[in-house]
Amino acid sequence: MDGRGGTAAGLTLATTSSLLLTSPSHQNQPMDSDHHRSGVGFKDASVAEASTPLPRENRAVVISEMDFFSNEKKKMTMTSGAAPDLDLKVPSLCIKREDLSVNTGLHLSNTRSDLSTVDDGMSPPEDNKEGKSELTAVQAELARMNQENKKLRLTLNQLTTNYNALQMQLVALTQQRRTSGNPQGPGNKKMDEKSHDEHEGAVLPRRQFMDLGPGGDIDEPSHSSTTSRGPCLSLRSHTEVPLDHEKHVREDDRAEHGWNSNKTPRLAPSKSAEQAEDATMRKARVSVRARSEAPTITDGCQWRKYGQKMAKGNPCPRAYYRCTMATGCPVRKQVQRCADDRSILITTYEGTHSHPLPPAAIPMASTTSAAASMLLSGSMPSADGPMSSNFLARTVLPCSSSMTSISASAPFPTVTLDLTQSPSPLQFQLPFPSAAQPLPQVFGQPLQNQSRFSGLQMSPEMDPAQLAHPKAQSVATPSLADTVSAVITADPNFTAAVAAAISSIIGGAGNHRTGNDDNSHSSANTTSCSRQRREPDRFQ
DNA sequence: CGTGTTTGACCGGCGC
DNA sequence: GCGCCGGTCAAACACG
Repeated sequence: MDGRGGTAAGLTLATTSSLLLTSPSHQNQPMDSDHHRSGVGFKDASVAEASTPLPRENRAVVISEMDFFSNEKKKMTMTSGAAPDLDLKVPSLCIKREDLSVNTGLHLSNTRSDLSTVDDGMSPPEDNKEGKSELTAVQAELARMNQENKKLRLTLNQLTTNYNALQMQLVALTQQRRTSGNPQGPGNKKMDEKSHDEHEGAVLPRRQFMDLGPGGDIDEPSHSSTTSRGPCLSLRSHTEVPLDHEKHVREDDRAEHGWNSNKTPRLAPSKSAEQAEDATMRKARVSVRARSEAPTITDGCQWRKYGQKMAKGNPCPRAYYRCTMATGCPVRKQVQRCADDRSILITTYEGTHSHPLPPAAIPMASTTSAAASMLLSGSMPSADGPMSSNFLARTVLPCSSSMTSISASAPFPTVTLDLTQSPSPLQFQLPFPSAAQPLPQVFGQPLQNQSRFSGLQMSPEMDPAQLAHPKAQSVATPSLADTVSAVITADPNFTAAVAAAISSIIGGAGNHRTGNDDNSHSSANTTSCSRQRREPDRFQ
């Protein structure tokens, strides 16, 4: 595990860096909005490009860079204050020499421009030769650096992929362990079905494999959202009517993606147990309370609003969003302002992404996945109240006891993280002192061991509006990447990272308050959404 | 014209 | 059975 932790951190870092260097195309949308927000007063090279009319793709690239620089910048501001962003960032995570190279390379770019400026301005004829040779040397070095950059880029991409795969595997394993070791599920009424065991053996393993597949299915989708089609064939069917059409959608999608291989008769005999489980999974929710002026928090994903409703007991309308990063992604979120304090934005996530995620979205995905798994874990459902609550709460608590709560009695098992107590909207509490530092020992504990954790504030009927907890000792505002890497470094157990991940996300939200940070609002920029937009129609 | 948002209607679950 | 409520759909609309 230790070794893995280190690797994970490296991966995370790689992910971040990869964005900086390559700016994956799938990041377009989210970053676009970020771009608007951070464009103000931003002086990184990317800014210049931003002002220039560019093809969409190019612009996206710029945006991506900007966003990350932005993050780093934030981090820099908090950690140290002097060194250039890139240089600081990578070293801070201290991974490998290549990283340094990259930084150096980037740095060099600047240096080079500086040099050229200098040369232009004041290079006496006599110094020409010297200057030339120097310039040549620098250029050579630059070339070398560029090459290294390329190499590193490749490596980073690879690592990113591996990272995602590992992440999914972890969650899947956790889930599997839970189910197979099932005894601990005191409240597993969903599992009580006789057929359950057979499925565990046959289904879960397969699911696991599938999840790790190229599709990048992040584990849960299957459970958390009824979705799970191919991978968890058997889990797929359930009684959830409202989302039935989605089922079909996803099936079609899987077919398109070649996932249909595992298609199982939707009405398999043993479906009942699975249905129950699946339904529960889908209903597992992660709720985040944070102060934000923006309509929604930035979580790295693309969302499309599909509805809005007035909810009882709250004068503020509740907006419904659906993930549009991939066709058939089951993830949804509800956004609503707190009735008591409208500056507080309550975002509730449901489901797990069924597609590869951009680095920026990984924390949230991990969070929701982990939360869903947790909720379904050993102690399942809400009905079991205390047990399930305790389990999850205790697991999450270590990170942020003061801001985590669980509602076991709610219609859906829900994990609530209250980040509204942060000193400032731009800062959020992190359970651990620094990105480089290990998380509380709890993270190292087996997920199943409930007895090790203690204390978390929870109430059987916790209402989001009541979830304001005293702040935990906190620290600087780490970047999202830092948060993730820290968590992973300490322990790959993502469930334990839930709070941390969300924290980072929220932090991002706060940072974007000044502008339109809402991904879902980056209308014109969400090209990828168009496709998905039509998708529901297909299944109607 | 393509794409995202709005908003009234519809549907299913749940409690009485 | 009825009404309430949460969630979703989809036509209409707005925007670039």
